[in-house]
Amino acid sequence: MALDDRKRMILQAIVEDYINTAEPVGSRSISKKTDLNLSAATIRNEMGDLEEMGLLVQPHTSAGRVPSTGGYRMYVDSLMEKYEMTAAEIDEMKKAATKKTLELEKIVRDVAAAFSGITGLPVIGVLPGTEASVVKNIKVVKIDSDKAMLIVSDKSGIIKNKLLHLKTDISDAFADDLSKILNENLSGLTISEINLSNIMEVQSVIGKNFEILASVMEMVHEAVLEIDTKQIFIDGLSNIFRFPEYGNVEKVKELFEVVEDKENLSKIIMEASVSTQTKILIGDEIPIPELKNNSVVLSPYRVSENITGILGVLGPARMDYPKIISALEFFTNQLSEALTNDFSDKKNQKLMIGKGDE
Amino acid sequence: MALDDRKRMILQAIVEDYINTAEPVGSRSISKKTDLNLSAATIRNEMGDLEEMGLLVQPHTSAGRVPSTGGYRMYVDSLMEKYEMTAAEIDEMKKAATKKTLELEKIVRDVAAAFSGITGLPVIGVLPGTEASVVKNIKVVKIDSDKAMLIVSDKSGIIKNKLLHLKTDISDAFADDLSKILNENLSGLTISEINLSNIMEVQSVIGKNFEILASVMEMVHEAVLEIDTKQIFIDGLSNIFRFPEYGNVEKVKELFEVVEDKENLSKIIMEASVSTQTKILIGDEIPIPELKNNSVVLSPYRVSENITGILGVLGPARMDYPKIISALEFFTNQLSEALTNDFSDKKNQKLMIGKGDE
DNA sequence: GTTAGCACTCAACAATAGAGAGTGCTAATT
DNA sequence: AATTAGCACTCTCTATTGTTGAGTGCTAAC
Repeated sequence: MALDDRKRMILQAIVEDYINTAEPVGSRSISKKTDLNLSAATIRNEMGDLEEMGLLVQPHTSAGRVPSTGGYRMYVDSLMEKYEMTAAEIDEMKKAATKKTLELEKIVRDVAAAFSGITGLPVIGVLPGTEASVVKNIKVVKIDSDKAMLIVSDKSGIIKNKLLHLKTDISDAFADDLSKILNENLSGLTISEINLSNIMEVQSVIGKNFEILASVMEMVHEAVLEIDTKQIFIDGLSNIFRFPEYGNVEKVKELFEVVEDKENLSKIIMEASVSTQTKILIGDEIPIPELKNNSVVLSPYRVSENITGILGVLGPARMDYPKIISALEFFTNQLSEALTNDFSDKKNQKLMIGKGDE
Repeated sequence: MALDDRKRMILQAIVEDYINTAEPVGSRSISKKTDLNLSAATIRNEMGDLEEMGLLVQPHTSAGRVPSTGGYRMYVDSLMEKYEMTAAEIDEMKKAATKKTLELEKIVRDVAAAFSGITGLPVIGVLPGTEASVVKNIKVVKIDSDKAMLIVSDKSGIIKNKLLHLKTDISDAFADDLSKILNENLSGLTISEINLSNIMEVQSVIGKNFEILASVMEMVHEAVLEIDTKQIFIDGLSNIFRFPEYGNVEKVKELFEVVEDKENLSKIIMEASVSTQTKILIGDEIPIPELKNNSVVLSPYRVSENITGILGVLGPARMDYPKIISALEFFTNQLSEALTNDFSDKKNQKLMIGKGDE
C-alpha cells in the first residue's frame, strides 16, 4: 500500500495530537482538527490502512489510535516540521545557559540542569572523556610532608587533578624534577596511551631514588586510569511526574530503577556516541526493554577537536520532537561554543555562554 | 493519667508491630502477640487511654491504632531496646565501608551509597564544611599561559583547589612569589576569616604589579568563597518505593519535589548540626510540612577537631529505629576513623576503613 | 480489675449497570 | 470510484450498590 500525501497528513495530525493529549486519537477529532475536509468515516478508512502498514496501533478495539515506534520514526524522519524558536525563547535559553563558573564539569552540569528546567524533561549528560586528550603538561606539586597533587592538562586546557598520598617525604625540588621527567616522557601522548609499561619506562630512566619513585609512579598510573572514566549523570528525573503515563507507581519505580543503573545509561549513550549529530532513539530502538515506551534525543557538544560530551533528554515516546530537538541543539551549540572559547582562548576571564551580544 | 508499665509495654508492642507491618494495629493482634496474657478487650481499654494521652492515633473509627509523633518520640526516647548487630552484619558493613579511594568527597559519597544499600533507605550526606579549617598552606601553580591552579590545604589535609583563568601571562617565578606572599599573610587564618578586606591588605603589601595582582586576588577571593559552601547530597532515593506508604504517585511526587530542593535539605540539616551526637527528627518535628509522615536520623562524622560532616537516613516515620541507629552510628564511626587516620597520619597509603583487623 | 458478648462503624472489594467514545461495515450519495 | 451517513457493536470508565471483615466502644458478667 502506498503512503500517499493524504495518509501522511493524517499520520502527522495523529502523532501531533497524541503528543499533546496523551490520549488515543479518534477519527472524529482528526476530521475536525485538520483542514482536509474529510468525514470521520473516511479518516477511519485511512486509519485502518495506516494501522495495517504498522504505523499506528490500537490499544483496544474501541479506542482511538496511537503511533507505533514506526509511526514516530516516520514522523521524525520525514513528517515533522522544523521548530523555529521565538526570540523570547532564545532569550530565555541564553539566560539559562549563562554561567560564570570556570570548571568544565560544573558548567556542563549547570547547563544540563537549566535545560531540564526549560524542557521539563529529565536530562542525560555525559562529561567529556579525556582518553583522547593529548597531554601537554604534567605537574607534581608538593602540598605537605605526605601529600602531593598531580595536575594533568592538555592543549585545550582540560585539567584533571588528583591528590597523592606519599609513603615517604619528598622535597619541593624532587617534585619539580619529577614534573620535568614526567613531562619529557609523557607529554604528547594521549591519556589512553599512558599505561603501566609506559610509566615503568619512565621509572627506569631514573636509576636513583627507585623505591620512592616506584610508589609515586604507581599512584600516577592509578590517577591516570581514574581520569579515564567517562562520567554519565542524569538530572531533573522528577520531571517525569508531569506525564500521565507515569501516573502509577509501578511505572515510576521501573523507570527509576532502570535509570539509576549507570550501566543502562551507558548502553543508551553507546548507541549515539558514534554519531556526530543529533540522534533520536524511539521506543524499542532503545536497547533497554523497560524503556520501550520512551524516547531519547541525544546531541554531542565539543570541547576541542576530538573531545566531546553528550547532552540529551529522556521522556515518553510522544515527546514534542521538533521543539525538543531545536532546544537541545541550541544548548549543545552554546555549550560547544562556550567550552571551546573558554578552554582555549586567552581573552575571557569570565565565561559567557552566548554570542556575547548582550 | 499515668503511663504505667503495662501501658508502656503495650505502646512498645504497637509501635514495633506497626514498624513491621505498616498496618494499623488492632487490639486482638496485640493481645495475641505479646505475652501479657491480656484479652483484646483489656488491650482496647488501654489503647483508648493511650490515644487519650496523644500517643496513638486512629485513622478512622473502625481501624486499629497507629503511633502519633508523640508515640514514636516516647518509643525512641525510652521504650526501644538497643539493637545489637550480629557479627555477620558488622562484617558486611565493614566490607561495604572499605574503600581505597583517597579523595574525601568520594569516600563519603561511596560510604553513603553503601549505607543506603544496606539499610534500604534514602541517605542524606553532608560533606565537611571547611569554614572552620585553619589554612596551613596556599599554593598558586602555573599551568599554562593563561591558567593557574590555586591549592588550599589545612593541617588535617583537606584540600580544595580551583582553576584560575588569568588575564595576563605570569611566570613560574611569579606564581612562586605569589604563593609565598599568600602563605605569609593568610596561613593561620580560618577559611571564614579570609575575606575581601583581608585579601586587599595582602594586595597593598606589594606595590608593584598591581594590576596583574588585582585580578588574581579577586579570583582567589572568589575561590575561597566557593570552597566555603557546604555540600549536601541525597542518595538511594528510589529505596522509598519499598514502602507501601509510597504506593501512589502523588506521595512519591511530593517527596521528590521536596527533596530535590537543597533548601529543604539544609533546613533539615540545620536542626541537627548543633548536636554532636545522633539526632532523630520524627514526623512534624521535621521543619518541612510535607515530610510530616517521615523521620530523619542524623549522625555526625569527624574529619578533624572542628571539621565535621553528617550522614543520615530519611524514611517513613515507622522506621526500625534501633537497627537504623546502630547501623548509622557504626558507619559514621568508621567514617570518622578512616578520615582522621587517613587525612592526618603518615602511614597509610591506601585507605582502610575498619580497625585493620582483617 | 478483667473479660465475654454484642451492636455498630467504616474501609475495601466485587459485582453490576449505564454512559460515552470509537470502531467496522454497509448502503446511500456525490 | 471515492466519500459519507447510519448503525450495530465493542470496550473502557465511572458510579452505585451490596457484602465482607476487621476493629471498636460499651455493658454486663465474672
